[in-house]
Amino acid sequence: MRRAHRLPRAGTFPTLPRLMSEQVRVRFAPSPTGYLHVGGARTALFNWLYARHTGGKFILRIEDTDAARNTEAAMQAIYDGLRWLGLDWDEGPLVGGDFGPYFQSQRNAIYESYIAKLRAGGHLYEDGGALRFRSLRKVQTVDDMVCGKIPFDLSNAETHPDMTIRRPDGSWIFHFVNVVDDIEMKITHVIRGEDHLSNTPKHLELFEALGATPPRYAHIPLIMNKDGTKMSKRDQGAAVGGYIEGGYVPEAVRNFLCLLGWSPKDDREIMPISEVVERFDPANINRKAAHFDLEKCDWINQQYILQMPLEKLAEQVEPWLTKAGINFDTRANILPVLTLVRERLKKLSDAPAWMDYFFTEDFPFDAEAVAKVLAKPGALDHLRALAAAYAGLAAAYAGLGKWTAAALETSLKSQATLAGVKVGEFVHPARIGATGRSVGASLYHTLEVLGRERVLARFDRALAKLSATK
RNA sequence: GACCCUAUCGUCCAGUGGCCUAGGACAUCGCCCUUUCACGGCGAGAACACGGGUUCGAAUCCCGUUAGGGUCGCCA
Repeated sequence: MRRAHRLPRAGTFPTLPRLMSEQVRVRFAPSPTGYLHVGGARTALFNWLYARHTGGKFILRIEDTDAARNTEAAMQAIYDGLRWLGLDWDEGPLVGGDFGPYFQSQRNAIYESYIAKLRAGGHLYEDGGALRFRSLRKVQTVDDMVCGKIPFDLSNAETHPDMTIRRPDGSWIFHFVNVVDDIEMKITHVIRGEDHLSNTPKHLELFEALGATPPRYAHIPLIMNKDGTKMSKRDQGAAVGGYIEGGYVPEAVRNFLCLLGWSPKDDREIMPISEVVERFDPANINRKAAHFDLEKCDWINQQYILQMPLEKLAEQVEPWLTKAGINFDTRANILPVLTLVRERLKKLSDAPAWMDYFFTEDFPFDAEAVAKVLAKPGALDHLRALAAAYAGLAAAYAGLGKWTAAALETSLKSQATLAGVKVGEFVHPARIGATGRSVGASLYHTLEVLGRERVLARFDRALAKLSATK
């Protein structure tokens, strides 16, 4: 029944005549709650994408009519989250603009003037000290870019009571200030969560009573937990701050969010944001609520780590190494190590665990690995033989740059042949001797990066330590 | 309760009447590569919620049921 009333979605709004001469102005209007929810972040992202796609403006407006929530820290979480995701705003807090102030708490005079307008039009009445808007009592049709045309019958006062727009203490209610600000800030398109869809007919009444043309609306589906339950603050992946602290690459999270409810229609997934900006079309936004899959986000994150230019990766990994107390001295030192271990990193925060033993000689030996490998008969002898061979290798080619992965491999393999054992009998003891653990990047490359002196010293140290305990 | 939105693999998406014995990705499982862990490659299992229509033909259109979500605040 609903579908019969819907207009085709594709291409409906960009061709509207009024938009041809009008620059797109969209806004993200969060209320400061102390954190930025992924759903909010995606709403901001879609607005930003639309602004960038059309060459319009992306505006940030803080809906802080609730004084109790209006704290600097809560505001900061919004700024930090948006900036981290690379969603720069053209007008709003910190950057200004021609339609400010961009905090509702500072727009009292404007709201008063609109109250006067409504009062003059006979649209208001008082009820227990509060101000109520007298509904127009007719059908309001929401023409939504995502959901199509939806008529709402507001004629029944029982089911649709007049909305309150101002409390007895003079503070404002969301519906009213939201509409006033959208008029004042010349907002052309409102892209917001689907939870506002049922509020929209009320907003339309306000626009009508104020004699203003409403913006175009696009209500995007909500984001739920993977199991379909509602996502709340504490849930995994709910807060943008969690990604910042969790070692995610901002571009990866943004890429993931782009794909939650929107699709380029051709199976492309890892996409540079410039391509998304180019191809983004609100008409292609899905109508079904998306369930949040953090594992897929992790995979995308890994893809970004894999594909990022090495220098850039180093830059992003650095703070994590510092935080873990790893003394890498200069960024140049971490580049060769990163080359070896990057395909093992799912998150930036994994870096210290894979890299620490490259930057200290005082690394621990993994007890389990030692018990499993070096305790085996002959293991220490193999290591001893290898140490001797490598020392010889080093001496033979001293200073000639022959301490290479290839040379080390050849040498190790011939030692294994000499001893009449499988290559692994040398490889595993060598890895533990040089790194203290049983897992890691390619052994020969690891040894190459470590360098002759350190490898030989480490073998000696391992031999001394493990022979003693034996 | 009323009104509104939604319904394809466990999850994200593709599919807009015939190209669908339903495609891709994550996850899962198997094999290959390999000194380990990964990366990578190959392969497998896995879905059109249900019931009625319309039509020569329906995942696609219509109706209903069921399920999920949203709104109905002097929250935003």
